[in-house]
Amino acid sequence: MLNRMNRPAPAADVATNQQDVAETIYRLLVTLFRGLPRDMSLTSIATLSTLERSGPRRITDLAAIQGVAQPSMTTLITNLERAGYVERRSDPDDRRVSLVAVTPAGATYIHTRRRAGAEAIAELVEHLPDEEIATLTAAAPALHHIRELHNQRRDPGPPVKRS
Amino acid sequence: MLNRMNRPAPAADVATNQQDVAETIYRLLVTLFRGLPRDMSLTSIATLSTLERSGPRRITDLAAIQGVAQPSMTTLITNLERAGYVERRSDPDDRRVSLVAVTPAGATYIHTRRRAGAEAIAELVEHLPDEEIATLTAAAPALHHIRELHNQRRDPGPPVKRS
DNA sequence: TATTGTTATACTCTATAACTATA
DNA sequence: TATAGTTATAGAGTATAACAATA
Repeated sequence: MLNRMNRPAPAADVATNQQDVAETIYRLLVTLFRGLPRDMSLTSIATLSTLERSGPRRITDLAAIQGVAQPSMTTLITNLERAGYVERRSDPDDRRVSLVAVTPAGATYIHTRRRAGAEAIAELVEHLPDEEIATLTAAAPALHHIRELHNQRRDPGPPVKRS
Repeated sequence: MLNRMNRPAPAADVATNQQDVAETIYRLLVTLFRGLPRDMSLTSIATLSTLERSGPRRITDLAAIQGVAQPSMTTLITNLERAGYVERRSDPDDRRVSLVAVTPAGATYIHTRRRAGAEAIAELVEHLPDEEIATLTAAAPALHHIRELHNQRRDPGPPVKRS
């Protein structure tokens, strides 16, 4: 930051901008976190989103994707099941496995919750000047792409048979 | 998005885009949340950031800004104080009040943590195509502005005497 | 009497360790 | 013997209620 003007290498400059952008996103995340509805943990919401996106998954996979311990995911799924948002199905190929699937009620819940979370943020976006909103709209694909990259990193693959 | 070309009314179109952008940010937030270091709660980090940004504050204010109950903030501050990251000072004007101030160790911690969080995100940004990174850089002021708006909403004002 | 903060207590979330069932 | 999942138990975070000190 301080020595940006002294550096002839443009690559370093780009790296600095990436770091700046990343810090901006990080700080926004930490700040906005508190403004979201808190009727369900973010881990549960992210788990429901994963199930909705990629179909039934086993507990072990869900734990790895969310970065929680396997017993924690068992508890979380048990609670979601009691709420009616997911169901456990048996895997015909391996009777040790529980395949977890989102229910229609779970899908409805996640959509409702997503709308509520988005509205809390939209209320802030509304107050930005038009030019800034335009830059956000232009950056939306990049933000979407970041999320996809994050998901790819954590998700070892689709629920098909693996080696 | 799909029907941008068919709509004569720009106002409705803008509203839709704002909602889309807000949902994108919300979903990114939920996703990235799990990738961050977890050595300290986001509430504690946000509290340290507030103290660093606006100077010593009373417990009641900090609780309101973070949207937690006052006794929860007492506990949180007690833990931060034990870690050496904040200190309680007495308010000369009102002896009921504890003014909480960040220590040098606390400032160092929050900077280190911010860098770690930013790096986790930068690792994803690095993999975006250059054009998308450019849109992110262009949107950084807007993202920063969203955070400021959120802070203004929650923070009733600086630590000066209020009516 | 109202306000600031603390202490007591309970609930949720998540961790590790020990266990059961199946491969 | 290794793997998928569950149960038992503990610690962190946050809530409400009751309390103490000060205004």
